[in-house]
Amino acid sequence: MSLGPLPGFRDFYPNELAERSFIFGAWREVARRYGFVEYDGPPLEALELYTRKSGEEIVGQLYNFTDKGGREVALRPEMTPTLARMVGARANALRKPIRWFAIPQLFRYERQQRGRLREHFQLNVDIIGEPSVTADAELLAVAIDIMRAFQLRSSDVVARVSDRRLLEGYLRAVGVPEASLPAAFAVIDKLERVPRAVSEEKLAGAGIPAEARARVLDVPCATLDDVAAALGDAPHRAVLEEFRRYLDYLRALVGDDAEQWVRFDLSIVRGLAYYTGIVFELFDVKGELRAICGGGRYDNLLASLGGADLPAVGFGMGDVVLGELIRARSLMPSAAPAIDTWVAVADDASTTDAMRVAARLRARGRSVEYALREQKLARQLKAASAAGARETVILAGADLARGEAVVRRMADGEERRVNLDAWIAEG
RNA sequence: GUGACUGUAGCUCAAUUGGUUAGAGCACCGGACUGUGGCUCCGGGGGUUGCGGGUUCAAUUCCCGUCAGUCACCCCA
Repeated sequence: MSLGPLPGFRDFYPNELAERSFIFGAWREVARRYGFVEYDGPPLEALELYTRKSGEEIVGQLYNFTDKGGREVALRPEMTPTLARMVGARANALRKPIRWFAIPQLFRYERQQRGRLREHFQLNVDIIGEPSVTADAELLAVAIDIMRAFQLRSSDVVARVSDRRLLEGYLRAVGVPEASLPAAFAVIDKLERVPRAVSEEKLAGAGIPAEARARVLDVPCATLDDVAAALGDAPHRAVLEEFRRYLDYLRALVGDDAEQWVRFDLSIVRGLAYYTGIVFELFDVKGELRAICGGGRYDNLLASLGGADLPAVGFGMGDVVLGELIRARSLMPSAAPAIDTWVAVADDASTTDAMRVAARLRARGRSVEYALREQKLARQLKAASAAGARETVILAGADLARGEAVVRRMADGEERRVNLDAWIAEG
């Protein structure tokens, strides 16, 4: 029992890798159906790529070091800066809107806890260069279809959608002073986890009047109509119209059960960093896990990172929480090993005979194993069974002399005598 | 980075008030079964009881430290 993996890092034994591949496979398949194409970038980047926009304080959250050439570098904590750079470098040459996805391994130097490691794989899906809300709808539709690809239903997962502009307008309309908006955002972000009294106290401390405080605390319950009523004829009217079209588009894309999948929830804040419009998060309905996926519109980010000035929408979906949910709902397929054929030898047949047959089967694309050392037939069949072989071909010297062999179907033990050449040819 | 709780075989767990050589099930390897797997029976390997120190005649057990894990903060992906 020597050194294990570093804290927050994972070993992927064949079983775990099979689960990971299952998740990646579904991600790629759904992304492909929506016409997204896969890209990737380097896992190690210049530290400045991350500090330029986020400031030096982000360094505490990064795996960073000085390389042997004296360069300050960091393992990537997110994909968007890399994406911005790649798009920026060829902005004029790329067909718009750009529909790209990636499955980067991301790193973060933070104390680990459930669903949150120091390393994870995250599906990133982005549409760049399309300001219309159709792109927002397309994006959430991908995320929901990915849930469906895992056999998750709207009784398992719900998308909560909000719009930072609506939230801001609503807060102003109900009497939150301009200067208190950031504090109000922070409280709203934590409403679910913090006792109501504590939240109220914080709002009071931020200088928000009592009447407005009550409205802020009820933000999670505010309906789209409530928001419309509060906003009146303010300039936010257009945003409201846009949001209603968004929901219409979702009904068209997701289907009749779109209402079950999507819930308006103004309290979704999403770190409030660079999002400029509609934002969403996917949660397990039982509320036992962290967010499965989060994303939204970030129209200014690419320009501020020094790339092209293009509007964008995107989301990230990590493999850790998603994997937990899939396992919790018993939707993770078992990763039993399965080979096509086991080649066994009996009597005076030799390992060399098994090798020759195995080679011919393998050349025809079959997955084939045989005993690497001499074993009794019973032992070989046991190994064949453990390896998940569908069938075992039993070679014996006398049969081989006639060009024959016995093929045993492992499921029920039924055996038939075959002409070896013909049998290999039909495989 | 802060706090609370928890660390015994690959996994799930035992081990009397501190008391011989730390056990069991599952898993793994082998035998019973010299040409037939799954079942059964038998056997085997595998532990510095996370690590280090302390108290004691004696520590898996009590104390301290440390590392790791879980959870909650912080923060976010």
